[in-house]
Amino acid sequence: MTERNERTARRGNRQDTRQKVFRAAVELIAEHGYAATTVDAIAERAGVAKGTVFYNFGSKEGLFEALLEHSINMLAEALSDADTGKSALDALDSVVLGQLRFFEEHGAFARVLLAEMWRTVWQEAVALLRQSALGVYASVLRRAAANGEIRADLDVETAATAVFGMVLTVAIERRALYPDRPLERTHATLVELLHGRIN
Amino acid sequence: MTERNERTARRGNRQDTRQKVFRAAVELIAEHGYAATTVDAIAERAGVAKGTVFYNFGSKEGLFEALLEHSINMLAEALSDADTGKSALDALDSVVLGQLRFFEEHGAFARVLLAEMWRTVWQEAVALLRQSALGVYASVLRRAAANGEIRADLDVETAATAVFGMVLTVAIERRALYPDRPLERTHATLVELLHGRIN
DNA sequence: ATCTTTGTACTGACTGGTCAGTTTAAAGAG
DNA sequence: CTCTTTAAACTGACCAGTCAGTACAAAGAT
Repeated sequence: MTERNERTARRGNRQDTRQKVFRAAVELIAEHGYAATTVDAIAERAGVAKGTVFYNFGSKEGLFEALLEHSINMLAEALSDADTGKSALDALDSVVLGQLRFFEEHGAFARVLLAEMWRTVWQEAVALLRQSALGVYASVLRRAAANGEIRADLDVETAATAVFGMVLTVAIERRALYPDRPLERTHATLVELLHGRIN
Repeated sequence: MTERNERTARRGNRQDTRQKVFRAAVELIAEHGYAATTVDAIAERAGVAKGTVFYNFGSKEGLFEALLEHSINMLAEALSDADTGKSALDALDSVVLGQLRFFEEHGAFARVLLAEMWRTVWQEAVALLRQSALGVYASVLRRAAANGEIRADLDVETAATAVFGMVLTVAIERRALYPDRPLERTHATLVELLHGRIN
């Protein structure tokens, strides 16, 4: 099964279709939510026949699962790439900026994440998110604790979730309310809130 | 007649009915989301006929709007009550704790908020949330800025959203993953993240 | 006291529409 | 030939909203 997918992927056609369907689905689900988005609408926006969606993804749920997995992996990669800096706290700043930038580019996915990731149906995707994207934050915070940059007894998992949720919320509000404000200003506010530079 | 008497005994007034429907709706929508929750299911869980829901709330949307407004007002009141402390930063801590406690008690509403508040359909509710609940955070932060407790040029609106989103995310994760951990530990982690006590 | 009316709350069977998923026949591409 | 896509019709389940009717308390009316 995997072999066949890889082979056909190299051929190009199938991958294009999947990409188009992905993009259409993300946009529509971001606008209306998963349950309120119809497969007919996705197919229409993707410029593809309805049957093609089922041929490629099996079901609406299968499509969304593939979508989540793909997007979460992209997000995790972006955060991981941003994880650089002299100190661990510098790295934290960079990862926050990386997350802001990612959601600046993939705002629809930000809304999908916020709206859908808590549903028990997508438990698998949540687990992936936790170990990949949230894992990057946890790793940075653990390093900071080891270096004595933050209190060693800080609850790393909770803190990682806190920072992630904070940035996610702000990124969505940014796009909705202040789309023209420079990203750096938003980033500076978060950094000030985050460690001591607040006063 | 026996049947009549039983009915009379079971019969409640309008407030009771609305209350029952409210509770059922919050629970179900928290579990499955607005779009995936059927009025039939709400009526069944409330122990009420389907028609009663429409009689009392006009439409599924009307029910949800009433629900959002009521819950947001309760949240805003809780945050407002928690807004006390010697310094503005102490007040910030208290409000964070107030929000954690509120969502500890109304966890279902926390998930509803996270999942639904960004949809354009509920724009009115979002506006209410912004001016009431988020307004409490903004007010605290403005006071802190005026007192020189934080940098005067901090972007108050963004910071308010950031803190609110942070606490909301953490509160949901807490209930899902660490329901038995003392609330104070979660609160301490957030406070450390929030101002300088991090190191 | 007993009957009649009125307003309010509630009921549940029913309707009209929507939507995921299927089927089919045909066609394009490697 | 096999894989992929298309268009269009179709099925069957599901669901928001409706409506005719019931239950009953309170307020006259006789």
